[in-house]
This record gives sequence, structure tokens and C-alpha cells, in this order.
Amino acid sequence: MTDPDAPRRRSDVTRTAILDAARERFASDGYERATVRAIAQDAGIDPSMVMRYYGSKEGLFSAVIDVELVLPDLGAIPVDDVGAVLIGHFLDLWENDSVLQTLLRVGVTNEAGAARMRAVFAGQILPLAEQFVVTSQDAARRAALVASQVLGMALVRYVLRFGPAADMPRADVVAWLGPTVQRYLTAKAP
Amino acid sequence: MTDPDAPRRRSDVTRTAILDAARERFASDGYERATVRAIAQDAGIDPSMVMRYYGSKEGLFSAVIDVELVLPDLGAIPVDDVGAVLIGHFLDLWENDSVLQTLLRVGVTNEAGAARMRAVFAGQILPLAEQFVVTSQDAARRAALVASQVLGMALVRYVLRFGPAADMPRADVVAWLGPTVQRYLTAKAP
DNA sequence: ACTGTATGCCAACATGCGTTGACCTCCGCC
DNA sequence: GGCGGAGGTCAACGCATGTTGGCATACAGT
Repeated sequence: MTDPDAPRRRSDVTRTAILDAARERFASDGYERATVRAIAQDAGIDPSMVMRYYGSKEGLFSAVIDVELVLPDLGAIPVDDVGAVLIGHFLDLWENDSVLQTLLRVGVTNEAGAARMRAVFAGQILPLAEQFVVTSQDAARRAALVASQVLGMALVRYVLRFGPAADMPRADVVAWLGPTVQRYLTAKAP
Repeated sequence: MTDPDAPRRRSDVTRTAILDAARERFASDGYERATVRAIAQDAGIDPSMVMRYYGSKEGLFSAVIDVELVLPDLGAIPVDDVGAVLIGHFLDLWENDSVLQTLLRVGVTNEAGAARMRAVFAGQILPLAEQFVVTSQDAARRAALVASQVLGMALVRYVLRFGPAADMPRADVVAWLGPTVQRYLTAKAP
């Protein structure tokens, strides 16, 4: 019997090596400073392989950011815990998946990255806010508020690495930010 | 009598033209994509002038981000209004001065920019938090929380330009974010 | 075992970058 | 009126980048 996880082509191991290296380089250096040559060297192959398998640097980047963010179903948890659960889940996401760091780093200077970020926002955070509110304009605003706090914490904690933000224990982040997004989602509009 | 604001050297007009063009380019494109050639063209002079007056691209960037952020004295306003006043002031700052956009755009991919951002944080937001709290570690955390919300809103509103965040009237931003930073600064630690 | 093709490397290309030094020009001063 | 220096342009350098085509090699199907 054949292993269903086995690579279908011999080149698949190289393909994913390139993708992994690219993920890290884009996440830590941003789009411009992550050079094809550096990515290729990290992956242990020739730069021309990148072009063969992904067409161009832009194509490689597209492959890197083409991921699905999955948020937990918030219907199953008590309404009062939504804020805390959400913050906890976002912290997991940021710490275990480099694609969000990539998006944040690149979205700030690259329009394609910004567009992808907006798409994630529209596909994940917006529907979430719509569970708590009637009019769609109100939901959009609340989603934007949640995004501002979540991305802001990610920025100072993981990207800019402000000491106090980076050192804060996870539980404290949840305790402080949880009520904030809870209010953004469920409080009466001011 | 001589005008005290008159340029002391004939080249001062060119110097500031370069600086103005650099501010805009760095703010909108980030460090890597803001080329010396493009800045020079915007300023209407030759690229070599940039080198003559600022030594290098790095030197020009240093000159651009070498600014003082001034926050209002919060001693004079009622304690309960601190959050709202602060948010209002930050919105003014972001809308009237491109240097913060520059810092945010560059700080995400450039270590010098990130360092400058941390310095602004330590020099401006941290002392502010120290007015409300006794231990310096607590103050640092509260300052980081305020920074996360303020920078997060700047990110989604001015840089990533999420529709709902960019369109939100200024008064609504103050009404939503004011209580948040108010709580970060003055509420009992959880 | 033979052959075609997928896989990979190497060398080179064109381009745009930051940066440099030689040259020109015009203002202010003796 | 001539002169020295500051202000400015021009062309070029060296380098790193993304990208390309040609060539070797090793695998898979017959």
C-alpha cells in the first residue's frame, strides 16, 4: 500500500522547502529585503528553482500568503467569554503561524499584502461581528475596532517588540484585552 | 533688518526640499522602496545632492525621523477625560504629521525605525502612564497597552486603510477608543 | 537496458540601486 | 573686474537584484 501523504512528485519536497524558507524570510524581513537568493540558500537549492516552481518572486509571495485563517466557532461559548476566548485564539495564531507576521510586515509597504489583509479581515473578523449586531454598518465598525486592538497588540508584541508588551504574560494580555474586544463586540454603540 | 527665518545658507531651500520629499516617500513607500533617485526627482534636484547634504540614504532617513513628538500636559485636564483627550491628540498627530506614518511603515521592516519607535514610546507614552501608577513595571505595561490600541487604530485606519476604520468619523473613534485607554491607564490591574 | 522527462545547477543577462568624482555655473567679496 | 568657493549637474562605477536559457544528471516507464 502507498502512503497517502507521500509526495506525488519528486519535486514536492523542494517545493515545500522553498515555501518554508520563503515564509520565514518574508515574515522576518518583509517583501523587499527577502531576496530570492536568500530564500533559495535557506532552502538549499538554486535560485532558478524558485522561478521554475513559482514563476516569479511575486508568485512565490502569493503562494505564501494563500492560507486560510480559521477562527473558532463562537456560538458554542458563553457570550460573556467571547472577548477572552478570541484574544486567546489570536495569540495562538500569532505564535504558531508565521503567515500573520508575514502579512503584517508586508501589508504595511506592499499593496498586495494590504489587500490580502483586508480580505482576511472581511472573511474572518467581519462575519464574527455580525453575530452580535443587526445592521451591517455597525458590524463593520465593530469588526474594525476589534482588528485595531488585535493587530495593535501583535504589532507592539511581535513585530516592534516593545519590551513591556513582549514580556507580558499571555494571561495578562487576555485579562486586559479581553474586556476591550468584548466591549467592542457587545456594548451599546456610544 | 534681516528676516530671522531667512535661510542662512543658499542651500537651505534645497535641503528642506529634499527633506520634505523624503518624508513623503518614506511615509508612503517605506524605506526600501523609497529610492534616493525618486526623492531627488520629487525635490527637483540631482540624486548626488542628497549625498552631499545628508551623506547617505541612511543619513537622510535619520534626519527625517529625528523629530520630537509632543504630547499635551495631562495634568491640567480632568482625570476622567484623559482617555478621550489622548485619543483626540493622537488623531491630530497622525493626520497632520507624516513622520508617524513614516515610523510605522519603516519600523516594521527596518531595525533603525523600530528602535526609533521604541524611543518615542519610552520618551512619550511611558512617562504619561507613570502619572497614574506607582510601580514602574505596572506603568510600563499600561503604556504598552495604550500604545497597542493607538498604533493598532493608526495601522488599520491610515496604513492598511480598512474601509470601516478609515471611514469612521473622528468623534466615533474617540468615543470608542477613549474609554479603552482610560481603562488601560487608570483601572485596577486585573 | 534504453529513453524521455523531470529535476537541478551554472553562468549570464538586464536593470535599478546607492554612491562617487569630475566638471560647470553663478553668487558674494576684495 | 577678477577670484574663490558654494551650489548644482552629469556620467559613470560597483554591486545586488530578479530572471533566463543551456546543460548535466538521475529517475521512471517500457
